[in-house]
Amino acid sequence: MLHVAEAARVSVATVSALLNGTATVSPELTQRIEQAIRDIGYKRNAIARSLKMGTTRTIGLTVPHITNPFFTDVVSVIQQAFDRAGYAVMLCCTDEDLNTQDEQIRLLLDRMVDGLIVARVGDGGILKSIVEDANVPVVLLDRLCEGVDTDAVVLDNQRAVFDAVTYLIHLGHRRIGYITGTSDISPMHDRMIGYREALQAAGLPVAEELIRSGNFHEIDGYNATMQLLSLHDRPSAIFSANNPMVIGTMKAIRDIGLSCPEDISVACFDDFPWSDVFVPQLTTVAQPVQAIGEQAANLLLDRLAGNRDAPPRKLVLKGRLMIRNSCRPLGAVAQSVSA
Amino acid sequence: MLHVAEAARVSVATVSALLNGTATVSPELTQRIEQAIRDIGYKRNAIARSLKMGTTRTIGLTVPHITNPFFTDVVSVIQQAFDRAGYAVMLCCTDEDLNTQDEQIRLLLDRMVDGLIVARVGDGGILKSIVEDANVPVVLLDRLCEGVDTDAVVLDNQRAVFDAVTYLIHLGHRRIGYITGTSDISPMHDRMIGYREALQAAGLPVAEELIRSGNFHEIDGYNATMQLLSLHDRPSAIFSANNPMVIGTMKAIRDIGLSCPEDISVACFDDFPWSDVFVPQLTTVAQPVQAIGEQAANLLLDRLAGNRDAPPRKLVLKGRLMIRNSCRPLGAVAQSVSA
DNA sequence: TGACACGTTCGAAACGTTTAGATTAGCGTT
DNA sequence: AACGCTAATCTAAACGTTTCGAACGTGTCA
Repeated sequence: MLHVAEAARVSVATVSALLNGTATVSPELTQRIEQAIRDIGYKRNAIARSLKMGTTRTIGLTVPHITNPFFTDVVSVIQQAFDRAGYAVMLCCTDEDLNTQDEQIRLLLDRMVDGLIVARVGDGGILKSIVEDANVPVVLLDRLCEGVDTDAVVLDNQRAVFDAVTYLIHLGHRRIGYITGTSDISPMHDRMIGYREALQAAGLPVAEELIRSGNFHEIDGYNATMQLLSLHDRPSAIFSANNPMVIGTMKAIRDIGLSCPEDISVACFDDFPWSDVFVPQLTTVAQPVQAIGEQAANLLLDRLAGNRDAPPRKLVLKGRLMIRNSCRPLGAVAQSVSA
Repeated sequence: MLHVAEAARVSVATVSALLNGTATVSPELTQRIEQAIRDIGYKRNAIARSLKMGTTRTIGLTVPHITNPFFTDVVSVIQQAFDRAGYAVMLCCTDEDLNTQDEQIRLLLDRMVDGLIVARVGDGGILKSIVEDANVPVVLLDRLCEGVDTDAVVLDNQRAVFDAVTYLIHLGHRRIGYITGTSDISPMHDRMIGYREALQAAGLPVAEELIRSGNFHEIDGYNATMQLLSLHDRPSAIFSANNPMVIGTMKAIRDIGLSCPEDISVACFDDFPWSDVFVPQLTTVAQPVQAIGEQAANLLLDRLAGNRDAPPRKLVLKGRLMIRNSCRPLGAVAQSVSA
C-alpha cells in the first residue's frame, strides 16, 4: 500500500480510504490510485488488516471424521454458506478424540478465527471455558455438550430412532438388535432412549443382550453384529445408530452366510448417496443435512454480525425415515406401514 | 505480550526470546515470565506473528467437490499430514467451476497461505500466473494443468483404464460403453486414451456412439447410460470414468428394467467404502488415496521447509483394479482372468 | 473581510509480534 | 585498574494495515 501511495503521490491513508470506501476521495486521486494499483499489481494484505481490525473473516470447523458421509455433506454445505458470506473455513478432523479436539481448537484460536462450529467429541474439554470466555462465538453441531451453553443445531435423535424402531416393530419384529457408538455424546444417548421407548411403547421387553456398542468404526459394527448374530436367540432385525458401523454390519451378515433382508432386516442412521442403488436398498434415517449446515452457518453468521448478547439458541430438526427394502415384514402382519 | 512483560517486570523482547527459545534467559526471569503468562492466561497472537514473520503456517486446499469420495479421502489424509506438521488447512470447494476456483484461490492468497494444493478445474485461470510468480508453492493434485509447471501427484490414469477395459475384453465383452467427464482435465483425457488403446490393443473397433460424456454429476451418468442402453446394438458392459456418475448409471440400469451383472456389466473409477458390501459388488479402479494425499502433502511441506529451487517434481502413482462381481464373463471365455 | 463550516487529504499512532543492535553487568586477564 | 569478553537484557524499528484528529483550501454567511 505504501508503494501504491507513493506511485500515486498520495498518502496511505487516502489509499485505505478509497479501498474501504470510508471517506470520499476526489475523482482525480481515485483515478491515480486505481492506476497505481493496476500498475503495481497491489493486493491488500489481509493479515495486516486482521491484526488492526481484530477480525480474520475466517471460521474454524471441527468434525470427528470427514469421511463419515453425514459430516462430509454438512461440511460441504457449511463451506458454501461461509464462502458466500466472504469467510474462509479452516477444517479440522478430531478423529473422535478429545485431546485431538482440544489441540485443534487451540490451533484455530491461535489463528484468531472469528467463530467456531464444533461437532464435538468427548465431553467438554477446553470447549467449556471457551464458551464461557465468550470471546469467540461457538456453535455446536450435531452434538450438544453438557454444561456448555451456546448456540446449537441438532437432530431430534430420540424421535428419529423411535420412529425407525417403531417401524420395525410394525413389520413384526420383536427382537431388534441395536448397535450404538460410545454413549458419551448426546446423539448416541438420545438415540438409545428412542430405541428403548419404542420398545416400551409397544409393550416389548428391552433385552440388554441385544444392545451392543462400539467406537464408530466399521470394524466395531462388524464385531457387534457378529456377537448379535451368534446369540442363541438372535435378533430378526438390527438397527445401527451410526453409518460407518453399518458397513461392518452388512459385512458380518455376509460373512456369516446370511442375507438381508431375507434372514435379517437392517436399518441405520444417516442416509448416503448409494443407498437406493444397490441391493439391498437400505432403510435409513436421513438427516436434513442441507438445513443442518445452513442453520449452523446462519447461527454463527448472526453472532459474527454483532448479535452477541442474545441468549443461546438451540435448533432441533427432524429426521426422516427413508423406507426402502432392507427390512422385511415378519410373520402375519399388516402390510401397510407408513413412515 | 506487553502485559506479560509488565507483570514480570521485563521487556517484551525477553518474553519473545523465552517463548521462541531464540536467546537464553536466566532461570529467574524465566520463572517470573512463566508465572505471569499463567496468571494472565496469555496466548500468543498468531496474526501479529504472521505479519512480522511473513508466514501463516496455513495452507490452502481446493477440490472440485468434497462429496466425491475420492476427494473426501484425500482431503482427510492431507488434513492429517499438515496437522502433524503444525499447519492449518483452509478448505475450499470449487464446484467444478473455473471462476469459483479463481475466486477461492484469491481468497486463500489474500489470507497469505504459505502454500496451495489444488485439484484444479477448468484450464489455467489465475493458477498459471501464481505458479509463475513463484511466491507461494503450488502442488497440483490429481489433475495436471497445461502450461503450469509445478509439483504434482497424479495417477497413471491411462494405464489404470487400460487395465480395466482389458479386463472387460478378456471377459468377452466387445461393445463396451464409456462414460467420461468433460475432457478438459487431464485425468479424463488420459482415461479416454486408456480406453481407446485397450480396444485397439485387442483389435477391437472404437465405436464413437459408445462414448458419452457428462459433467461429473449423478444425473449426467444417468442420462449417458440411458442413451447407451437405448442404442439398437447396446453395449454389454459400461465403464464409468467417474464415481458419482456411476450412481446414475446404476439407477438408469434399474429404471430401464435391466440388472447388473446379468444383463449388463459395470465397472468404474474410484473405489468407495460400500463397494463390497452391497449387490452387485462393483468392480472399480481404486486409487491409492493414502499415498496420493501423503505425497502431495510431502511435496508441499518440502517446499515450505525451504527447498524452493528444485525443479518441479511429478509423481505418478498406480491404480489398482478391484475385481468384484459387477462384470460377468460373456459367452465362451476362459474363466481365469487375473488383475 | 473575517469567521465558520465543509469536503478532502494527510500525518502519525496503533494493532502485537520479531529481531538487530545497543546496553549493561559480571568476570577473568594482564 | 583498565580492558575485553560473554551472557543477559533492553530499546526501538520494523511488518502493512486502519483510523483519529489535524490541516488545508474553498465557499458561504454575517
